[in-house]
Amino acid sequence: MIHSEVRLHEQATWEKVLASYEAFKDAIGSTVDEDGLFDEITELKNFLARDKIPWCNEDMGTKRSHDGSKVSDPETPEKKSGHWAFGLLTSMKDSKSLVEEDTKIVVIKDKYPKAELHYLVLPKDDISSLKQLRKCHLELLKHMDQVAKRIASKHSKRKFRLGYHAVASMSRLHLHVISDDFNSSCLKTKKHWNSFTTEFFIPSKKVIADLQEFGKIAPLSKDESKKLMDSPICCHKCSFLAANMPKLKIHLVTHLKEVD
DNA sequence: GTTCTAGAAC
DNA sequence: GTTCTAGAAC
Repeated sequence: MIHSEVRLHEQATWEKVLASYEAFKDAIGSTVDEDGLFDEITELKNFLARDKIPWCNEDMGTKRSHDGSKVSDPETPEKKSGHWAFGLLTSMKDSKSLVEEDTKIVVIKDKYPKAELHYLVLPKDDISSLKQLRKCHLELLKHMDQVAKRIASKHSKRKFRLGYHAVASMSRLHLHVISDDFNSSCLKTKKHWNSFTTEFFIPSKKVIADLQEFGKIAPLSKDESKKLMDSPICCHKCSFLAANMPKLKIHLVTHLKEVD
């Protein structure tokens, strides 16, 4: 199946194809299963077409002019960075993003914070996603949980959510430490909201408990994931149902209190 | 993950 | 007419 897809890219040598495939699998944290195989090959086609998909570094999205064509960039983004999905690996090495680190983990500020305080705890070990987790990672996860709690405890007047997105877009496992005000201009879409306020957000405690009990983290199917993302916009603090995101954001202000 | 924007929803 | 969001980005 993969071989037939490769024929579509006759300019590619097998070495390049295999190298790209390994990099691609790492990027998305692949553990190819039957359900995901078709989607994965489709994604692989896009990944191989490197110059045809948006690349980024400081500037994530592709700038476009009014006719839809790419605005030329004086720098060559693909030389100084990778696909957007690798952005966290760049941020981990960026002193501006860095909050703290030890031998096992790095803490950075989220580049697009969805609340007033939004940090990410990432392992230095190359673990791309929840899919890779096995019992041997339990100590690391408990350490990440402790670091997250300590960071949250620095802001005693606030409440935080500590957890992982069931399906993350960015490569490298990352634990969100996010204050529950959700007061941020970067919080824009229903998907943003539901990714932190539905079961799509898996508490750190649950990830640790599930790993302990089952030896791995049960993956979320495409359908389950979509269902959660399409859930109604419910306030996380009261019974308010928002018709749309701007109305939610207006409502959220009513829950803001004086904080440290 | 973000940006951009067509066209749906209001 | 304006606001809002879903989906493409080669």
